[in-house]
Amino acid sequence: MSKVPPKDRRETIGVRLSEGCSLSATALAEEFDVSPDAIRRDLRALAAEGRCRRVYGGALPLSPASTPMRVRGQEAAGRKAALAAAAAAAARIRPGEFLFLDNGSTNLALARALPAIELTVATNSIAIAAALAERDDLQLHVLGGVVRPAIGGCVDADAVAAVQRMNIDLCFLGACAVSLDEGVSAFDPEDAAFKRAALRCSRRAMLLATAEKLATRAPYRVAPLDAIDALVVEHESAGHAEVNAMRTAGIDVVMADLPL
Amino acid sequence: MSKVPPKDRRETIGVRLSEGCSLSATALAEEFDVSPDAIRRDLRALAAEGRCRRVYGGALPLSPASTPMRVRGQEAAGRKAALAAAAAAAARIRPGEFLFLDNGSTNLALARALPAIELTVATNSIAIAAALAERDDLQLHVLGGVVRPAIGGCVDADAVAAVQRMNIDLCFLGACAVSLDEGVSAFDPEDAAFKRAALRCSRRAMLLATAEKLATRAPYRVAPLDAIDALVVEHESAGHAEVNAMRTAGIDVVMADLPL
DNA sequence: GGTTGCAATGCACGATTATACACGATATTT
DNA sequence: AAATATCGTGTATAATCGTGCATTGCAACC
Repeated sequence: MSKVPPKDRRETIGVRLSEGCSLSATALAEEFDVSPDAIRRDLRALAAEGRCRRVYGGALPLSPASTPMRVRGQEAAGRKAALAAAAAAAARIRPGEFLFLDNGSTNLALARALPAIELTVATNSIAIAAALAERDDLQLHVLGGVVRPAIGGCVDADAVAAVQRMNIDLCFLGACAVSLDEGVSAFDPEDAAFKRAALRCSRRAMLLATAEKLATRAPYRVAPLDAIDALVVEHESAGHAEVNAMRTAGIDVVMADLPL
Repeated sequence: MSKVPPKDRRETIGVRLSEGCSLSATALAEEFDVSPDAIRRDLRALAAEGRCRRVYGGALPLSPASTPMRVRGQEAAGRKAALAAAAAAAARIRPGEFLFLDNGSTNLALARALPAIELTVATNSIAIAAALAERDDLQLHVLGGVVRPAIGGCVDADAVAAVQRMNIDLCFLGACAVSLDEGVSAFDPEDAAFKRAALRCSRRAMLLATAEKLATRAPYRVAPLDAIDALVVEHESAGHAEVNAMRTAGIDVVMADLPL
């Protein structure tokens, strides 16, 4: 076997990850005939680029296509529940308000944590709609359209048109990535466009971000950070440099309690 | 046999659980080639996250929470599954067709029984949308609007407008009541109006009726029985006088097999 | 030609994480 | 009730991780 250029090897690994394969560091080391150190360096670099998730023993793909909603939602159920509870408390939701819940597993947790008061809740997420359909204390409005499996809801023109007819009091944006410099960004252009439309129709907007979404970026910009009234982050993000920078930049950052 | 990262193994187990499989600890240990201890640790961790129930010998999936409308759905799950299977077979669904599934627990069973071919499926039911959202072999279109909890989906003006923009090949109507003289009828006026709109936009229409819906009536008429191309009834309705009368009246009545 | 800068590699170290085995306790089966 | 299988905990072991450092190969530059 002839030696493979390092850059080439790294790209090969990246492609496999984006295909949804989970990789073992030792296996890769053997395959490319390099030391595990080199592989670990590659995986760390790919993880820094947001192309995979680093785990003990190798790396896991985090590509939205390969991990449909059902898996992502359960990945960190406890953490997201804590985050959702903090957000629900911080939002100071009042009776009669009109809420919008964007797609996302974190917002699904939030839906379950919504207080039992009279509310109108709109969503473009099938899972969130299903979770709220059984509650009779609130009025539920779903946005129609073609459902994107990778996203778990509708983000097409129909959905944009529907959201533009709404006067939303409080919008909970789903975010794929959040950073101070790049703002909020998403992996899908239509998704990003939908989020922008939802933001425009909302009086206030909040965003729940799990730790792995902080200080990362996705291809399509949604909005700068100051378009968000409050950012809710996990307790474990406390010392995060990005969080401190956001705070000094004047962003309202809410810290969730430790999960049970 | 390449070794998989521990986190990946745990996630794989978690996915299986969320798919409703019950798992044996020893079998998993053999499959992943680790000691039962490691598997038990995984299962304990998953149980701690609330993703499964720990039992002697393995683990059981915790939530068929993916089946809202569960109260009604489980009532006669086996019977409805048989009915749905018969309907799916009788419908002769061909690739590329555009199906519409109306609200109703019977149609939810049908959604689960849809063949794995390329289809476009539209629905106004949240539960059906949730059941189909995970399938990537078909395109899913949900109708937006305000969700009526009693119905489990949208039947308002938005939904009617949306369905009127569709060219439906085959419509599976949900019915509250079916009789030869009164035709198809529903308990809710808006629901009935929506069903009429859906019927108007459909080339063919079928209706699945459990035994208790036969020969009954509801306040609001949807359509006469001859607007339906085929009526699928349960096996136990075989000797039903109403069924015989329908047959002699020229209605195409399909009989389901006995449930397992 | 020699040197410099850069990138990549392999190795050594302490730290972290997962594993397997041992033990008594508990549940299931016969 | 006895026998067997599984469980939970503790502990020692092994694998992997991250970091720092020296070495190598290569291209650019003087």
